[in-house]
Amino acid sequence: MAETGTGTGAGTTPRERYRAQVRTEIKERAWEQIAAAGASALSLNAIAKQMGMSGPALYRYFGSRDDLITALIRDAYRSLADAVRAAAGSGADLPALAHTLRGWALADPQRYFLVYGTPVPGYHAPDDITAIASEIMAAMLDTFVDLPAHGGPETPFEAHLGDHRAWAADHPAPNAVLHRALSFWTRLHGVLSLELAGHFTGMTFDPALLFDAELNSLIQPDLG
Amino acid sequence: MAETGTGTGAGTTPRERYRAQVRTEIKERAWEQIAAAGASALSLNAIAKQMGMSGPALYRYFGSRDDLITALIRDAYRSLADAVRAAAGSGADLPALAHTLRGWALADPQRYFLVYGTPVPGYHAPDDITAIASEIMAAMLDTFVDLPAHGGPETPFEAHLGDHRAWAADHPAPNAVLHRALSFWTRLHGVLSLELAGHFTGMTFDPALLFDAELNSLIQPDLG
DNA sequence: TGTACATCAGTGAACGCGCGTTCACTGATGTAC
DNA sequence: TGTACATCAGTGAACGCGCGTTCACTGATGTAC
Repeated sequence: MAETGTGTGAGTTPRERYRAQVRTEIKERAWEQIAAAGASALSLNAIAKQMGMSGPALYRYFGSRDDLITALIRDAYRSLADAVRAAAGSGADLPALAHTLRGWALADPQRYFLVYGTPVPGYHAPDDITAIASEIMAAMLDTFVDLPAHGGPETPFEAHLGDHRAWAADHPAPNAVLHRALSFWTRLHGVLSLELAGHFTGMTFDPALLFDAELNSLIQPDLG
Repeated sequence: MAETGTGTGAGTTPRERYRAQVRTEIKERAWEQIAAAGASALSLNAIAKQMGMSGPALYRYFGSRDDLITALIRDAYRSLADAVRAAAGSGADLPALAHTLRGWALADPQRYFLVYGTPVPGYHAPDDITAIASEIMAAMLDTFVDLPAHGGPETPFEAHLGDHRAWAADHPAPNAVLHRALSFWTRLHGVLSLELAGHFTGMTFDPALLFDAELNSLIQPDLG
């Protein structure tokens, strides 16, 4: 049936370039639909109509609706991984990494929720996507790895981490640093997702300042 | 058209009791469907079939599919508000309140996500639901209000809160306490929602311990 | 450079499906006298 | 206690709809000789 995937290979014929271009446009229209009405409202026929072609034509590019959605999820993870990796790779410090994350989230809230939002019961992401998820964690850890150790006795969770740090196998950071990286992730996600979901709307404060305050709690825990 | 709502009034006739009972069963089946396949898969006809009645019969109880979903969202908020209020009202301390929250979330993850998950673009909750949301915040603040002040200079966000604390109008707590209440909310939501969405699955640590560590960061900020 | 053939993007008709919702109706339950 | 009437839960047929997906096809683009 339909050959549906093409990498970003270099030796591209005109036809391959065309295919890639149409695939890209399909995904762009899909993102517009998701931004407008949520991922569950995504419709292949509507995308086709919007592109001025018939519904079945899309099956040249994606094997099914599920395939398309999976591709979108993969792109979302990929985009986040690239953003985080770029920040970490260029030697960004924690605040820079945090603001990269926030910028990426605000740029397209529904894309953020496709990664971190309500899970669809029964959906299992393919392996290559979970691999990108690990990549994101690894890139974050890169930013923490040079961090000066923070005094204080080992906490229960840090002790527990001692037996459960396979996910950070490549990083020789002490347990306390792994813990801080996890807190970085969960705390920033906490503020961000509540902000994006509109839960601060009634209160009038500036979410950016709360975000920075949470960020600060990770840098100077004693002023928490 | 269909009289669709009945309060929890006391002077109930048998007919009213029957109505309330059927409404309740419809919602129970709806929750089952949501737990199985997510809120977007909810189908009136499927619920009717499951209850052994015809599709149109449901319109005696809910004006439309949207009405049913709104009722479910309202019930979710109501349930959370009751849980938090019960904890706060019985003089629970921060850890007890936090564990109440976690228990409520784990009891039905999809219900949690109906409150805090991916928002549907364009959906605006009716006023009575946002009122319950305020109630939740108020009950949380009740637990913080007696908290001993924490030394240290005022942070930028706390200063900012000075101008934006109308949402806490009933609570004379200092800005620093409001800030801590907000952090309580965002941090616990951060860990919880990542846990419920399965983002810790690959890593093998116990989410409950990370949750407790985050909780601890709110109680003894100096131990980070 | 031209011809013969293979590839493949896109079309249009058709499929079955389940959805939400309306409508006119039947029959049981409750109420008034 | 019995009769006449009103209420109202639930039915079954029917509506239009848009969905995902299949299939046999046309016609343009690319390839081989």
